[in-house]
Amino acid sequence: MDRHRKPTLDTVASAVGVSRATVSNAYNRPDQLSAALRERILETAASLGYAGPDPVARSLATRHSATVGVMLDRPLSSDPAVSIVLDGLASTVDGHDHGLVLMPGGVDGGPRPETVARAQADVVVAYSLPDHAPALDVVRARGLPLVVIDQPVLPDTARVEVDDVGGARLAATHLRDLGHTRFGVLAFGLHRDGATGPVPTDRLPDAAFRVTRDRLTGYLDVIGEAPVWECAGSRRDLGRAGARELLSRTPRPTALLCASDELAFGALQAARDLGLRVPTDVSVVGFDDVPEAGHAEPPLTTVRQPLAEKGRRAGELALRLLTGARPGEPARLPVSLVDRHSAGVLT
Amino acid sequence: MDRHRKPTLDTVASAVGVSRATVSNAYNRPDQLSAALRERILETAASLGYAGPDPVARSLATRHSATVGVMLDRPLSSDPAVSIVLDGLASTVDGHDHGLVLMPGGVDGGPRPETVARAQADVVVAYSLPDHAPALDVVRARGLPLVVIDQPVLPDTARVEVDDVGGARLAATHLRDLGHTRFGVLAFGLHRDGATGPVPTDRLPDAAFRVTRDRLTGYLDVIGEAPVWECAGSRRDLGRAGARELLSRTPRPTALLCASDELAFGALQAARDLGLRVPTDVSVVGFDDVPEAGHAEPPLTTVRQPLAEKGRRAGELALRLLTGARPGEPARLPVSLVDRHSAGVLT
DNA sequence: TTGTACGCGTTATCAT
DNA sequence: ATGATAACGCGTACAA
Repeated sequence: MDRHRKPTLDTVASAVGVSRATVSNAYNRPDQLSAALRERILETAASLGYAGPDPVARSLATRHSATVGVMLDRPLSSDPAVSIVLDGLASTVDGHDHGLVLMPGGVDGGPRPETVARAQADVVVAYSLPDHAPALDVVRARGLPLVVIDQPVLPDTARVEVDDVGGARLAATHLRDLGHTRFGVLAFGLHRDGATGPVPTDRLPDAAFRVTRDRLTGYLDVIGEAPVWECAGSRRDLGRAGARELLSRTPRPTALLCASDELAFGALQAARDLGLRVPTDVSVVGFDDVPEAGHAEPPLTTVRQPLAEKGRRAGELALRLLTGARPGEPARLPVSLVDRHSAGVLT
Repeated sequence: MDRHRKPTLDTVASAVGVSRATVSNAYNRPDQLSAALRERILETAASLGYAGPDPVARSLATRHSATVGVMLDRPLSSDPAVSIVLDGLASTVDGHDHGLVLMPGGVDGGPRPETVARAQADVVVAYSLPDHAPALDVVRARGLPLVVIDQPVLPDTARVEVDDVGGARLAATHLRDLGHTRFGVLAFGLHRDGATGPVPTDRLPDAAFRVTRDRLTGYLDVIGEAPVWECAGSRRDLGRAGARELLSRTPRPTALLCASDELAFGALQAARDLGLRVPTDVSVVGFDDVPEAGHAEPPLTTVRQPLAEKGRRAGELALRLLTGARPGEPARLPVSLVDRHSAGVLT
C-alpha cells in the first residue's frame, strides 16, 4: 500500500471529488467556496490524515518561506541579554506568522557560511557580528534583505542601534563625578581570536566588533588612559578573572567599567574574592541592565538599554523589508544610567 | 529588464550552454563532470549573481528540508539551563548540515499550533512541554518524527530523559542526612495557568509538567509532608519571593529544596533579605548545576544534570529518526549530587 | 551529459 | 457565486 506516502492536496481533492484548487481554497480562502463544501473537504482531509498544505511546497509556490533567520556571533549559552533580545525578536515575527531559524555563531564570530547558504529564510537579522563576517557575504550573495543589530553601517541594510558610545560615557562620567581617577576596564573581545588578557592600548582602534569599539571609545574618551582587560566572551567567570587581575595591580583601580552586566557580576565576585567591599573599596558599573542587575549584591549600577525592544524592533524591520520597503532610517534606542549601589563616592 | 528576477539554475545553464542538470551537478556532485566545466559553470554563476540552488526548491525536490524544529514551553529569556541545552542541540544539528527552527512557548506552555503547522522541519524536538500541549498534536497530525526531552513516554517517540525523581531524592536525602527535619520546597509551575503561590498537597499528583511532578515526588518521598511553593517560571525573582514566604513561616524551615538553580539563587537572596545565613541558619539545594552555581554566594549545593549533553543527545536522536530509524530506547542521562557549601548540618 | 518526469502547492483565468 | 483548468515556482534524480 501507499499508506506510507503522505496525502497531498490531490489526494483530498479526488477523495472529495473536487479539484485541487478548491481544496487549496478551503484552507487559504474560505470565502471562495461554500461553507458546506469547505466543511466536507476539511472533514475528509482529517479522515485521510491530511494535515494541511505542505509548508515547503507552499513556500516554493509563493516564493517566500515566511521565515526570518537570525545570525549570532556566538553560541547561545552565556549572557541572558542575548536571550532577551532573541525572545523579543521571536515573539514579534511569530505574531506575524513568521518562523525563526537560528544560526548561532561558532568560534570565529558568526555562523558557518554553509549554514547561511542553505537556510530557508526570506530575510535575515545579524546580531553583533564582527565587521567582516563571512556569513554576511553569503547573505549578500543570496540577495536576502538584511537587518543588523549592533553593527556598523552597511549599504542597503536596515539597522537597530543603541548609542554605545554615549552609554559608555554615561557610565564613565558618573564614576568620574564621584571622584574616581584610577580606572580599570573590562572589555569584550576585540578580535575573532578569542583572546583574553590585557590589551596594549595601540591595538584598540581596529577592533572587529563595533560594540567593543564603541563602549571602549566612550570609556576612554572620558577617563583617558586606563588598563583594559579583554574578555573573549560576555561571561561571568571571565569577568571575575579579569577583574581579579585588574584589582591586584598597584596602584589598585578604585573603579571598574564593565562592558556588560555579566562581566560586572564577575567583577563583583572578584572584589569579594579579594576582600574588597563594593562600593566602599571599589566601584563597579555594568552595561545592559539585565533583570538580575537589580538583585545583585550590591544592586548593580549600570547602563540600561532596552533589550527586548531591540529584538522587537529588529523583527519589525525585518518584516517591513519583506514588504519591499527600503531600509530607511535606523531604529535608535535610548540608553540611560541606572544608578543603584555598586558605584559610590571615592573615600 | 528582469534584473529583478533572481537567476536560477536555468539562467546559468543557458548562459554556459549546458543543461540545467549539469549545473545542478556542478553544485551537488562535482564528480559527475569535468573539473574544467565545473569551474566554468561556477564562474558564470558568480558573474550572474547566482548564489547556488534555492534551498526551498531543493527541499521540495528532495522531500526534506534539512531542518529540525525545537518547541519550548516558554519564552527564551530566563533560565540559562535552557540556553545550554539549546546550544548543544543547535551545534549538533548544524554539524550535520541541518538548520534549526525555533518555536518558543507562549503563555500556555508551548508554541502556538499555527506556528508548528507551518514550520519547515523534518523532525521536531519538544523540550519540557506540558503533557497535552496542542503543539504536540500538530506534530502528530503532520506525521513528523518527534523527540521529547523531559517529557513522559509518548507512543512512537524518541526520548532523552534524566532521572528527576532520583535526582530529587539525592537532594532530599542529603539534607535529611545532615539532620534537617523541617523543609520547604520551591517548585515549578504545576499547571499551565501561570499560578504562583502555596500548593495544597492534594493538587500535586496531576501536575501537567513531568519535570515538576517528578522532582516533587522525589523530594516528598524522602521528606514526607512539607510546604510547597509553586513558581510560575524558573526565575530568580520568583524564587526569591517564594523563599521569602516559606522562610517567614513559623516554625521556619531549616532547609529549602529548589527545583532549579535559578530558583535556588533566588532563595539565597531571600535568605540574605531576611538576615539569615546560609548554610548556618538555612540550607539551600538547587537542581541543574548551571555554571554560575559554583560561583554563587555561597557556592550552591545542587543536583547536576548534563545540560549540554542533553541537547546533543536530542540532536542525535532527531538526526537518527531522519534516517528512518525507529525511536528505540530513550537516552538516559545521569544525575549526581554536587556537594558545595549551601547545605550544612543542622546546628 | 542531457531529457524529463516528478515534488506539492498557488493563483490567475475561464466556465458554468 | 462556485468551481475547474492549467501555468508556473526551482530544483533533483534516473534513465537514456
